[in-house]
Amino acid sequence: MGIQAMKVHQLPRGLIWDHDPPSLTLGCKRFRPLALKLSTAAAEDALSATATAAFDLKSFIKPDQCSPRNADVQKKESSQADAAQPGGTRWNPTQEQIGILDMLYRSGMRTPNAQQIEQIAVQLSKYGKIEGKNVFYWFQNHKARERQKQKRSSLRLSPRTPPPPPFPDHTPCFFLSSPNKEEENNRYKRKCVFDEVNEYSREEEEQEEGRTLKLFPLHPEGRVSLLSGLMN
Amino acid sequence: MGIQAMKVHQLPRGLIWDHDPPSLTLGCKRFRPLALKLSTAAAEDALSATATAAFDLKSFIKPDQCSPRNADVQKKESSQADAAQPGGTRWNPTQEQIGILDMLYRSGMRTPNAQQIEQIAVQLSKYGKIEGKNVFYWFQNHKARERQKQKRSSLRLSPRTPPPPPFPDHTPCFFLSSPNKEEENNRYKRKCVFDEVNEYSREEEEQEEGRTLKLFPLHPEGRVSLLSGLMN
DNA sequence: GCAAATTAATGATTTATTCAAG
DNA sequence: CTTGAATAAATCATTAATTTGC
Repeated sequence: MGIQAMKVHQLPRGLIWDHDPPSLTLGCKRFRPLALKLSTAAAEDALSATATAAFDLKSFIKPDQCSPRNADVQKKESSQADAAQPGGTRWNPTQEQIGILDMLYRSGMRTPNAQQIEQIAVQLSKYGKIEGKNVFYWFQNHKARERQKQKRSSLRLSPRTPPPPPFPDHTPCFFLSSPNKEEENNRYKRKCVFDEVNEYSREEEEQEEGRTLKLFPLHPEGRVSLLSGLMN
Repeated sequence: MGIQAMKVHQLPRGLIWDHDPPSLTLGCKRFRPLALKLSTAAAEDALSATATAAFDLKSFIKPDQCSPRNADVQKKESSQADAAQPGGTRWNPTQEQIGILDMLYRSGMRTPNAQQIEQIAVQLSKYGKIEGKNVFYWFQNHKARERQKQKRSSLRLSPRTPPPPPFPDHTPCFFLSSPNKEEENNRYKRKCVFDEVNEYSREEEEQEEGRTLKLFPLHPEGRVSLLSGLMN
């Protein structure tokens, strides 16, 4: 059974570029032989030979072989000291972490911006391994699930009752923001990111109770990850 | 009208935490006095006073005042030299960039991982300003739109014809990847992600500008972003 | 009591939609 | 009306609860 489950996922995927981008020959891709003939349609005129030539695909392609399978084989000999957790598991929040996140959520935070996420992660790291992405996902999931829970309940009680006000939210957005430069006042755009916050006027009460703070046993480590660089 | 539109978003939002998270007193939040009493239900026992106490919200809260309104007011007097584009416009791909992206797409690439995105962006930056997020979004949109186009056409021609094979895709995912550690062999999971990194020796470039390679969203001006920390 | 077998939660990704700049 | 940007909904996968047979 465990085996079966594994199979299902492993077989069909990872054919293209997943872990090892194929060389330009694209020999390993079983579908789509049209690979290199690229400049066809509109691209043709647009991207002159110059551009095409100049773009050195090889320069950023790893010399590996195509089969993603290989990667699987090597397993992890993480000599890396960083990976606390052996295999690379998912984040397993501690009670403290959840309690704090829940507090923030209840205080109105819905979609923290990158800066906030970072800060929160820093604070929460005191209670266990955690990364910014975990915070990001936590809010997304929590928000979505509360939404669906509410929808379900309102549906159950009275199909006629107008659904409770959706809650202000407005999710600012994710990933990074600038640290010092204040501004960015994102006045433009949609809801935009970053600027705002979440309001919350109505007393709302949440469904309350539910707080579902389920006790999570702690699990130490989490993983390695490194979202380090990338800025520019 | 312009006003109205603005209103909708600005009025209701920006009350909590966005740029200036409120102090623990949460004085500025007009709603929800329950803010601080958090450890209620299950959380109570789980997160002992210790944890709660230890979590110093103030430590990562900026000393600003609460109203986000303020931020808006200041507008952008971006004395910052960085923003190449005045107002913060969206990416406007050059012909060469599109041609190359299209080529990659046609060669089978669907959802490049962070590392690939970074590399592509670097290459494409030769033809014009571009960031990693632009590459990321381009693939997402292109893929999605092709899908819908196909759906539409197949629907139009014959509601009975089985839709053409969806195409292999398998999107690796985004966020960062690690540069040297090869590994992270993501053998587990879905397509996996994160494990990698992208280092990039951030020499601290500050937001410089020039190359804007950041991955991910956000921010109009583009720039700034920093995914620097976040790791843990 | 205690593992294997199920099921329930929920972390992590992907896909569909929506919004709006140009 | 095209398409870059962003968010929400749906889905997938893994860990923890819980149940069940011994």
